[in-house]
Amino acid sequence: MRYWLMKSEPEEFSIDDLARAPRRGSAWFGVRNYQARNFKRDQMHIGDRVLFYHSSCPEPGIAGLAEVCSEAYPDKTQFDPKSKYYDAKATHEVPRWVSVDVRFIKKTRLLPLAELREHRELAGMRLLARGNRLSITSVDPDEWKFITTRLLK
DNA sequence: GCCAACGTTGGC
DNA sequence: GCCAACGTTGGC
Repeated sequence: MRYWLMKSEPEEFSIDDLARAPRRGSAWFGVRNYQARNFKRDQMHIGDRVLFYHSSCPEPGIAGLAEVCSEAYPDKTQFDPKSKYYDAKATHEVPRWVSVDVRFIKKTRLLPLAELREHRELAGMRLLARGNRLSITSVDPDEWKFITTRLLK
């Protein structure tokens, strides 16, 4: 089992939206970055744990916990000309982008980005790396443990 | 709104 | 395959 951090803009889809979604989960779609796509396609599996992160908002930070509840499958928005995620170069035969479904575990206190930066134990987090923009990053088991048992208790 | 950092595109 | 131009991300 792996651990991940996934960014979402709360105005688009927040931890509260995830909490209200059906138990079977919500499709995580619209990511148009190859590295993030490859993570979903090749490394994410049912049962993986997720730090749900709010980005591009007044208080960026970790807002809750979730889990992956599907394997990767084609992101249907890539085929929809009306979607802002439409990709003219994607076909049903050769899809370019994938989704995974994610299910709510719990809401936590908002753990701000600035607080994450204060801890030496988290200095290696990809999220905190200079210039990082990836919307999905992996989280080490030690980092996961530190965050969930020390900072979110 | 600014701007640093990064990814993608496309001409050559 | 290089690289300049452009677009996007996202914290501040």
